[in-house]
Amino acid sequence: MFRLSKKVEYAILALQFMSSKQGELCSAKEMSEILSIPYEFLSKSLQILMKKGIVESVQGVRGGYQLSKPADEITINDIITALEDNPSIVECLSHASKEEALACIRSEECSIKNPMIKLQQQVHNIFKNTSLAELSENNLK
Amino acid sequence: MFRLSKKVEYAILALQFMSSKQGELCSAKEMSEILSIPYEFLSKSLQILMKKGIVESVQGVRGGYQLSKPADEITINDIITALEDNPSIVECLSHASKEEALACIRSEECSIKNPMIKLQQQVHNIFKNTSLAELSENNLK
DNA sequence: TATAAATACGACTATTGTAATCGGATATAT
DNA sequence: ATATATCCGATTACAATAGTCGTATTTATA
Repeated sequence: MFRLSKKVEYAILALQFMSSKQGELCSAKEMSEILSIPYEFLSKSLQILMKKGIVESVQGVRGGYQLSKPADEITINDIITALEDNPSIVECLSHASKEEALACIRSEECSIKNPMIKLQQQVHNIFKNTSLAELSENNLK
Repeated sequence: MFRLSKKVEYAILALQFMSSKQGELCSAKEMSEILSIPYEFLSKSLQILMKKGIVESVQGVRGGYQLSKPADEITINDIITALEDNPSIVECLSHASKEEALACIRSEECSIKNPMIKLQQQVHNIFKNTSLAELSENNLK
């Protein structure tokens, strides 16, 4: 519980790798081997990150991926929201339940809804305030 | 992903309820009905919270549970760590993998271990700095 | 002292979400 | 042409979470 998914973990590893290879194209295969990540699994995530504008891809021989913007402009929150449908800390705060209206039985009179929203904002703020670049800096310390 | 478990969510609801009934014993049955929580599921959590010293229990007829300390001395972190074995934001930071040594393939040269530890500390700080009492205050705002 | 109402506790099942895999299509440098 | 890459949907495998069941124990009170 309260754990980042492998999808996100792997994405962070790969994005950090690309960041270190500034400009060069990195193939999914290369990264999967170096970072010990299942190739198919990583590929799928990279494709999503591409659609979300976080990485750019070049197809064909000698193709690969590269960051589409500087590492200090990519936040952990960007990565999480790109890969996860419902990054809410409790089920009732997810998009799905908002639409379905009755997902939470306690609904209107729920005594922890507002507090949970506040907690969630705090957690998300951490992710919004941490960039890929900072992550790599922290590694050196 | 990155979601509090139902176990924790229900526990927060129940503890908040007990906090509002200061001093009175609250039975698991009563709380499960009022808060729409499966009785067996809630009971189990309450028993764990009892062992961890967060609530006190009285057995037998007219028995029940009550907070063992003021609501402002119980943090969300206390509740989470009582109920969850491994509150780590990535698998490799869990107690289990520390012991088993090889749980993380990247192990020593992992480029995101330190950054993840820092992120985790920030998240945990939020939970450590939020008490049950504050949670209820937030609800009124 | 029998009974009903409560906690205590382990084992089990069901459901869901995550992780991983598979098969095939498309693009492109050489 | 071919090898190397991305692209993409479908499927399977696995693990974690959520929920249930059965039974034992405790205790107020009628």
